[in-house]
Amino acid sequence: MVRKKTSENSAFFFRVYELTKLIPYGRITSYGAIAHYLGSGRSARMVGWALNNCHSRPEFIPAHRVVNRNGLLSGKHHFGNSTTMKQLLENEGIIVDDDQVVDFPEKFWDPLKELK
DNA sequence: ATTCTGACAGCAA
DNA sequence: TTTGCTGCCAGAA
Repeated sequence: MVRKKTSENSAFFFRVYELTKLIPYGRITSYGAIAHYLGSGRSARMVGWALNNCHSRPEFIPAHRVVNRNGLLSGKHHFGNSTTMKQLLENEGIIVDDDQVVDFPEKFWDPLKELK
């Protein structure tokens, strides 16, 4: 068993960024789905942490397409204005009502299922 | 080095 | 059903 190094664990963040950018237009996914895809089912918090650092990224990360398992825009507050995330989602055809994604399971994009 | 926190999720009461 | 605690991993103080 080779113990993973800290630098390799940092790749987790990179994975999150890559996967987030792979989310198709008009689709959304959950933190848990991303975490599970990366191999750590219950490390969803890391996903949020990584996306928190997405602001440090030179490129645009469609983090607005990532919501919690309830389809709730838990990270809306991190887009400057609380309405920014909602606007971005609605701009992609995703209906957001009361900070909650309508037809969440329908718009849900599972990396495990789509990317295999 | 220790402790706390964080854009979550799961399970127990 | 709702509320609360725990687990998860990494980073900041």
